Amino acid sequence: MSEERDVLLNRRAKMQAWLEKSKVYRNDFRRLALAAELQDQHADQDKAALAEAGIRTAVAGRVMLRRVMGKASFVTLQDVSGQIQCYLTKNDLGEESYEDFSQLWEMGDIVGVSGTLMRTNKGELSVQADNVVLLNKTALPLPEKFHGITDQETRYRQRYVDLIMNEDTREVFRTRSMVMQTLREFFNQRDYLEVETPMMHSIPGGATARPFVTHHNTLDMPLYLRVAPELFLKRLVVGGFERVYEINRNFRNEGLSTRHNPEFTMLEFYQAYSDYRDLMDLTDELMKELSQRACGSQQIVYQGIDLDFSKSPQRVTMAESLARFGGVAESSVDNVDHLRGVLVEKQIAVEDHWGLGKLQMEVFEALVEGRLEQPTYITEYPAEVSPLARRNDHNPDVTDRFELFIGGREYANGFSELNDPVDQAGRFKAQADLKSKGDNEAMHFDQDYITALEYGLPPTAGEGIGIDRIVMLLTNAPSIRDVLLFPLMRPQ
RNA sequence: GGGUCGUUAGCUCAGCUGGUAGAGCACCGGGCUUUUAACCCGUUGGUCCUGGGUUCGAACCCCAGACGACCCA
Repeated sequence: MSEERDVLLNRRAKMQAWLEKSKVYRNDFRRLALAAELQDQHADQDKAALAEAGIRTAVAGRVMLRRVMGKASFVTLQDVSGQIQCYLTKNDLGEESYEDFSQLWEMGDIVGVSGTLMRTNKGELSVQADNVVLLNKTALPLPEKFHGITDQETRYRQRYVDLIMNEDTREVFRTRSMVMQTLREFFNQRDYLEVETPMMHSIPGGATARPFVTHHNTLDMPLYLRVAPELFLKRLVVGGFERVYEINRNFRNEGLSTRHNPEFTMLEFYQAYSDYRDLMDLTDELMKELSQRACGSQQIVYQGIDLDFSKSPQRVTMAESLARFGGVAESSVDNVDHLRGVLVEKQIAVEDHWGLGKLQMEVFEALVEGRLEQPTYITEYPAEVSPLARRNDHNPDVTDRFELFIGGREYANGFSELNDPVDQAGRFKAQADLKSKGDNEAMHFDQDYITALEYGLPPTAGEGIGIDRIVMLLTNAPSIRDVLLFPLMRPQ
């Protein structure tokens, strides 16, 4: 490869030439306007009006396009708000400055441009430059200017390049920020207290999931990254904070997929003197608010599915759902042998100690979950698979619990909280037994949580919502990696 | 874990039945004072993912592996 044609060597040579002239990485350029502000504020002014007005401005950003026509050039700058074109001529800049521009400026460089607003013959608002400053250079070339980066892996691994090149990507993360802001406003307005509970647990709890384990040196003990904040949040309700919420990361030691990242963002909220039905109503309100704020409408499309959050989702019990969506005969939904048979047929490994509740849950996941395209609340989850939920008054084998499904995926999980310390101790015991049988997702026995319940948890309802999935829904993203700025990737 | 597809110039991609590796952009040189994926002219640039195999000859066929995407579990 001939050296003077090598792209990287060339960049380095220009970098060197720029540093020799500039002496320092300058930090004295101050802009007067953002690109989008200028586009908005002067949308109505035509070429003549702008020439008459002689408005001075200064913009700064990254060079995204460059069109050199001898003694005059156009350069498209991109800043945080958008893009604006700049018009550079030898007449306006002078011989030396224009020469520097044409010799040293490259796509991707960071520059400042001062000048006067004008409109070109083609109608494009532009800054007619009379002073330009090269503030920093890219040592590495940007991706091809028209196609950008199309390689998914590069987009995830080098998110900074993705953000430079793709407005769509920038928009996804602006929407994500809007979702977070909306959530906080929603709960703050309703007198919830935002709290932060430990990320590192000596006893992992609050969800059936496999935790990450680490080690604390001076205490010489294992610590677990939290799988859920639930047990700490309920301790706070015991303490008298009757409405609390937390938005933070959970960590689960499971595989990577388009739906799973080992660390993900969870909203959990708890309110005293409420039950799971109140939370379904609240969730309806929340989904309306989120879609309205993030998408500007309560009717949205996710991956080809039309969704309407102005209507409350249908509510179906788990047992009903097995018959209605799963094709299980109504008379067989509580028949242990029949459900076992269904699972065996689906080639799912069935364990001997599974009771009716666990079997129903497995059949639900195998046959029903994926078919719940339109928003649906599934209620009355079996107590066997709901170790933290309050039993139903009329049927102690099921709990006052629901999950919200949209497009075949779970979005929310809420229930009336179990506040009977004796029952809770028994449920922990059952989980600990499962763990000893090799279920590494089962919960630990948390004695301090029982103690907290013994001080009295008010009748309370609580719910968790996966925020990454919500953002996927609202940005029409097919993969969780599209809504995480830095998704976990195998090291290269 | 299984299946499908992919990996070719810095970037985006072609490459037929196995017969000396191609385009656009970028880069380099030249022209051009209202362009907009600017344009025109002329160059430069390759570990065809890796390792084996078949063949007179492999980017292409076969085997194994790496990495990625998607689907399934």
